Amino acid sequence: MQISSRFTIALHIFSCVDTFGDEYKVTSDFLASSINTNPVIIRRILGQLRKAGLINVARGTGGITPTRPLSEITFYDVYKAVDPIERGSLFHFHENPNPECPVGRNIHNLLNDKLDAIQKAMEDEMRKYTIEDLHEGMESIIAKEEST
Amino acid sequence: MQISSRFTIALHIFSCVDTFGDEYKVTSDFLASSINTNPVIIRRILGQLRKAGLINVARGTGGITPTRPLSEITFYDVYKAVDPIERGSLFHFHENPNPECPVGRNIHNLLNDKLDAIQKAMEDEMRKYTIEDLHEGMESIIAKEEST
DNA sequence: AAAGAAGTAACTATTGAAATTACAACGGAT
DNA sequence: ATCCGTTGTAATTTCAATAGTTACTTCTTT
Repeated sequence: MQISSRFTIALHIFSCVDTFGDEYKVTSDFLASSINTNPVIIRRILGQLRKAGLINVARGTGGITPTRPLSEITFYDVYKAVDPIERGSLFHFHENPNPECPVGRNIHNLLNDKLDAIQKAMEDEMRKYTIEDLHEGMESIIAKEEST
Repeated sequence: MQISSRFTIALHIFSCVDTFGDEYKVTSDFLASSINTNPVIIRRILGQLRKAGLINVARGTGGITPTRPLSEITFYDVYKAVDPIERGSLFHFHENPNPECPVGRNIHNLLNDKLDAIQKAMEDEMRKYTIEDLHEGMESIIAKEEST
């Protein structure tokens, strides 16, 4: 099991917007070319980011603008926007354990706390990284590239 | 995206073995009934746990025995055994970003550290919980049930 | 009104999970 | 040595999600 590439694509999108947004018009065609995929894939992800309130997308003219400071958009926000999971749980319980078995009727309750803690550990780490960090990191890499 | 139910099923299996192993012969049929699935599903998961060196499975007679003390089998061991992920990464990068785009050719390097840290946070939390914890928790729940 | 771009429906291909049937391989009990 | 219960595993089916593509509609600026 792997987390969908929508997550890394969304981060790639933000990085392009941050880096090129002032200079070029960043359209779904432009992004599709940088990411090497189909423009419709990009538009669908843009739609998810828009519905989550992270960006505005201009129709007609094109162009993407974050709705709040980059330091206030975390990797967790992006993850939640593009990878909604069923009933909010990262883990998948087998549906109907046997209620006549002592283990079967109690395993769910027993595991819940622990699985929640594991999921929370991942999500908390995701909250540590922001689009601002991403932007700075990319600027620094590109500056180094240009100096060689 | 959700982590496969094989993980929670494997934990359920361990819990049954710990709870009933001395009393009954815990077969794939027995487990399938407690978990409410097909015996072949169970056997495939047993095969993964066996290949990972966590249990021995007796053919012919049936019966499952952990290969080491329950306190030395963590949730992480179980997770790795039943949910092998491609190239070890929880995250899925889009394959071929455009090398002519400054963002495209650098995004992978920029994200790697951060994604690794997120994955590690999850795995480290998984390492905190052992099959021994699971066993004790289940004993305690069943004892409470019996006292009412 | 025209042009450019996003939004979106419809379809296909591919993959993985889960379930099921069938049978071969094994091992203890008689 | 054979029988029987059990595991190991291959083959098949169903279902859902991802990813990609085409085609068309909707919107906005010029």
